[in-house]
Amino acid sequence: MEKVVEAEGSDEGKFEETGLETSNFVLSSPKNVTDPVVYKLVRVDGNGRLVPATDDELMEVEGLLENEKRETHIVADTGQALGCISNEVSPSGMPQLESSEGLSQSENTEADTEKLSAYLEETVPSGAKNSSDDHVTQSGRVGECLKPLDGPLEGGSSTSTGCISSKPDFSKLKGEICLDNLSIKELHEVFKATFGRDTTVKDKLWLKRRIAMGLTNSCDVSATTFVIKDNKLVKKDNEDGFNNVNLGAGKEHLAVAVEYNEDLLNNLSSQIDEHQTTSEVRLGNNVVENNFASEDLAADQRAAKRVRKPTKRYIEELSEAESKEYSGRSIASTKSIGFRPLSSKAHARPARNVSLEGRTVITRLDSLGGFGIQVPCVYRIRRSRPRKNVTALLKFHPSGMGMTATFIKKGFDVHGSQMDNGSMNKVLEAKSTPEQAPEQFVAESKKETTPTDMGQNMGLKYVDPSGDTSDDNVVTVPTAKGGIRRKHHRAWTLSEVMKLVDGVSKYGAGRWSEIKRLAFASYSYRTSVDLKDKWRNLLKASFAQTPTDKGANSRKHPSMPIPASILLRVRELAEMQAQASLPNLSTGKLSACGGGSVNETRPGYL
DNA sequence: GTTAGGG
DNA sequence: CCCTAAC
Repeated sequence: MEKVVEAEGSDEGKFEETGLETSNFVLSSPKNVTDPVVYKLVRVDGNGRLVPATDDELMEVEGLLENEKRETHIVADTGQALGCISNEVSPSGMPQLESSEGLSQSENTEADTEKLSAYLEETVPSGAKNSSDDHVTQSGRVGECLKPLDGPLEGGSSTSTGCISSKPDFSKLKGEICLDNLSIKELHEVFKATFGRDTTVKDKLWLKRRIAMGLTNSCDVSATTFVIKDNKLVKKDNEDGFNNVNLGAGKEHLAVAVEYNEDLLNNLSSQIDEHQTTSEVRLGNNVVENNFASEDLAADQRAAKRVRKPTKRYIEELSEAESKEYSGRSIASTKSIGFRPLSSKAHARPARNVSLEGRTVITRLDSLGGFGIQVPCVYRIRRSRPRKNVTALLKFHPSGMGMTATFIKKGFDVHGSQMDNGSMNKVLEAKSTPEQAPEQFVAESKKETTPTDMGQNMGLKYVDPSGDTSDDNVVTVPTAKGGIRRKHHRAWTLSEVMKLVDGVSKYGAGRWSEIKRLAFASYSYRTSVDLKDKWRNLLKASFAQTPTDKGANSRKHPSMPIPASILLRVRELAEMQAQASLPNLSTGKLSACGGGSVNETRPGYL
């Protein structure tokens, strides 16, 4: 249901600023729309709603978002707000309005904002508040042309507030574009904005088609009347129907598309080009006339091709359970080999654990079906354990997949950012034929040991891990069967242990899910099983060493820095639990052990 | 889905 | 930390 809007780079922090935690307009995205990269990566759901956090992430602010999670849509189509007020209102009312204006008005001053706000207030009767999922008013504007967009692109600094931009600065276009009314000159501008270069073609029809194709990635573009919405082509006549569903996403998608194309032209690697071109030809996607500037044509095809929709299968591989929420309309990056820049940007560290790094889109050059097709890879940070049984999805095209794996892995190794464990593991599994396993293992364990040791050495220093919940460590462990098993390890910090002990004392040992929910709400990577295991280990430790050797710190293993005080408490709790459950068994294992340390037992503690 | 216990 | 049986 939810999609993630990934604001890149500089604006990442803004989400939080805007109140992810303080209020409900989770989606109030970056105000600084001038930043060209802001809208590069977007995830939108079927309703055009934008949600900046994954399910996991939402869980963390559950308390705050509980109610809004469903009804709160971020007003994605704020671009329209100038003339057409989106009447989406959160259950609570006002916050949404603010956010929407923030989006659409980016450039404008507060004065405008206030006006708009007022306008919004009256336009949206309070009665409409609870209408949960409708974008009622949007259709009103559908027919209009040249909706100004808060230019995420080159011309970013649009100052126009109305729909009256005289110049068809394409960068300002919103989800809907009507090319019909444009002059050739204007079309040229649009073309340039779309493909990042000029064209010499004078044919209006051709231009329109090219632009439309570039924007919609469609090869079936009517040269007559059409409106581009949300990367899709919509016949103008139909516009009043039900196709306004995705309107909200229009701006972002367009932005992506355009930027994408720019990137393309700047970064084309010759190899990719060849592949792309050929594949296109073979795919018969160039329904376009060949009688015009051939150079343009080729380049255009490439450009259009870049935004090619990924194959269904590939989406499945990548999104698995997310398929519901992910429409698959992702836009590919232009860099297949050198995607480093994009990637690093996209993975800019979130300010806090309520991170927005939903997904990153990178591409690879794959050989699916013998074509050189660039396919977007979608990442999503996953903090919980990797999913299982993903291998089945990868067994199709071994070579292709292996390639992918390499690409992905390299990419991540390079900038050592957090990664989606799910994907990573998938990758590993894909490659993990017995022969390949050894190398893989080496590489991975290298990565693994460092962070682990660090974490353990930090031990007493207590570094609250809640801030870096996304960088799980992944290690593969060879198994007897010749396969490798994934294993990620995260050292328990002192604070976690303390929380655990607290939780046990409050809720009792055995109620792990309770403890996890209440005391470990912010530690999404600790499952109830983890708690249980850890407690078991703590018990072992506390009963093993304390009676005689109380120097818990004098242990030989630097990896076991649990202070004696905690162990003591563990033991006390253990005894209590034992007493509670086995009141009359004097021969119980625990009571027997506890007998040796009677002096430390404080009855009534809790 | 949770919990307990073995590996 | 993983796996699985049992609830």
